[in-house]
Amino acid sequence: MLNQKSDLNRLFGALSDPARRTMVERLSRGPAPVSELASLLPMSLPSVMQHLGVLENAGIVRSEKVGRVRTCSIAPEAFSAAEHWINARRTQWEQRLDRLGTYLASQSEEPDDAP
Amino acid sequence: MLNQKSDLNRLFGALSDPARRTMVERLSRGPAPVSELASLLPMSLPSVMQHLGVLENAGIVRSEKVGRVRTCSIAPEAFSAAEHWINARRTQWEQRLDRLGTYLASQSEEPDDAP
DNA sequence: TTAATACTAAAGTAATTGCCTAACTATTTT
DNA sequence: AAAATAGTTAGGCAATTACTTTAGTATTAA
Repeated sequence: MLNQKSDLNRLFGALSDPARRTMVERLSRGPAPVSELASLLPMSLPSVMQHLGVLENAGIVRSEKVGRVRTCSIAPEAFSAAEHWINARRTQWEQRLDRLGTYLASQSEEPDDAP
Repeated sequence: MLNQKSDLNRLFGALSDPARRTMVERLSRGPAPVSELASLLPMSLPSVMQHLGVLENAGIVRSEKVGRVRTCSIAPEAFSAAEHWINARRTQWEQRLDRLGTYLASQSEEPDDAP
């Protein structure tokens, strides 16, 4: 009943579904109406609407209705929070591996028990 | 009952949970035993084990048991599939926005209905 | 003005997820 | 050998998810 998921929960969660990734892939080429997104997916229109809701809630997609057509598009900065988090992690363990490498190199140059 | 989710389903799905991200954040600083991961999380040890299973299944974490201690660490290339997918999308719509910008600029330079 | 289009709302269902407790196995430590 | 430690297995339960069908509401086209 509590709907206070973090940005990252919603972002990664939204991207974890293949139907939603298909929608995002289509929208990365440019805006499209709901019905076109639906035409790419083997499911009912209401289901597509629900997926769209998840993507909007995650801040990945925006949409606007004009007349009876709702046009969807990728939001600017759609993935930035996810990219940030991943980059921070990668940086962290790459640095650690660097330090480990340096340490191992120093160990082989001047071993503790050298004569 | 079918467990044939794609790499990306499992990757993004694994990262969509805050407990699992906490584990990954810890492991990005270096290897740790299960019990240390558990000490960071407000849940039972069996639950931590399940999260660990999800992370391993997603290829994000590896682990090895020596004696009675299981040591976990980040897998090399942990995030690469996710990074690839995101970069491909971003590249796609950035290119599209570039073309759109070029088009709009050309339109304002030589308008159709100019004198 | 009727009919077709493009969504939207509501409610139901089966599977999955994220947690738990209780009981168990293997390895140290005392 | 007995006790403590570190993890594992099994089973259960409530919430969430990913769908469905049915029945609407606006808009636009004929």
